[in-house]
Amino acid sequence: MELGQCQKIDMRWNELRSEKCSLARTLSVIGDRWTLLVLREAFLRVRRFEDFQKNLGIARRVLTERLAHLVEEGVLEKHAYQERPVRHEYRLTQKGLDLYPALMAMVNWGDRHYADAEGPPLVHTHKSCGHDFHTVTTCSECGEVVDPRAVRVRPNIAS
Amino acid sequence: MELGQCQKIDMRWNELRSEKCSLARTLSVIGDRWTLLVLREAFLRVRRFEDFQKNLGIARRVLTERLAHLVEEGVLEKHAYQERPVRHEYRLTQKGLDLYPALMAMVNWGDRHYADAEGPPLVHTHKSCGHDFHTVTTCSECGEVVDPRAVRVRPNIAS
DNA sequence: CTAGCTAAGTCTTGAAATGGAACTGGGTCA
DNA sequence: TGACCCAGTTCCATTTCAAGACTTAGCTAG
Repeated sequence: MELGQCQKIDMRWNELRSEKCSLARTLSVIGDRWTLLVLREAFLRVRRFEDFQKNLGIARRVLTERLAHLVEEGVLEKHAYQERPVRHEYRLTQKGLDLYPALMAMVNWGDRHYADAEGPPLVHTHKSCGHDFHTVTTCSECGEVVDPRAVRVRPNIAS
Repeated sequence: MELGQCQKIDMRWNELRSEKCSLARTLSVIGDRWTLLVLREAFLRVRRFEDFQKNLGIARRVLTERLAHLVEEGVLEKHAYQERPVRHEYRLTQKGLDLYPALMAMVNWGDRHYADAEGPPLVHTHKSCGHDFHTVTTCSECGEVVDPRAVRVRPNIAS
């Protein structure tokens, strides 16, 4: 239990958390090099420490720390899949599943701008309609595709 | 011009770049604590070094490095807005604007899970339809909202 | 002409995070 | 008994980061 020093997940991340900006707050949870890759694995059904570690080549101490942080934030939950010895797995919670649009938006961007000749590395199929697809970002009110130039931002009066 | 040592943008980020995974590639460009905040500012129409620096409180050397990286990747472009003395501003390119869905997905997640009592910090209005909105992630083929559990993934045959 | 100002960096230094690899500890397998 | 598995911990050298003073080039006010 001599983890005290390093465990205190960086002051600066906590500063992010307390900013009045949803992006900053989101980044305080998932905004580092490894966390999103851990989540990628989680969405690909990886659940165990060893598997995350092998797939990613991440330093074990860093993995420990990231998983703990995600559990703390309620993005993953730690679930014992056997006693003697106790072994845990990490599963996405609903809050974690809610990150899907963010992950897919990044995957899409990579597909569009960094795919090599053979096309994107992964193909996604929508079981509901049976087609290969990519995600599209639309307006909750009119359903049209959103162009950033067609958006106006203002501070919430109350805040 | 004694920047040589630090300028070589970390080996590990280049490793990410060369992985056969669109998320990894995307992260090699925007996957660090500060870059996404820089982009937030850019989407809020900030264009100058000094303004990024003041708004974010980011270390100047780090800002220099991040802006250079984003320019190198074609996400921002550096544009002289005056000669004598030469002064530059950083503008989002189309490739940069394409990151909007990713940014908004994260903002949405923050709005949903970390808004405080008064509601989310910023309100977004869709000029096209005139309503306040949030983004919704839909399937390019059937137009329905995408549930991660309804998606199957497979490697692209060619890759 | 000199001091001060601005924008956009650049340099230095100490603190923190990371990568890598070995070690721990409960428990199974042969 | 010895080898192996999983899920961490610990240690150490290397890398990255934060903070802020310093630089450069060209104004501008006195």
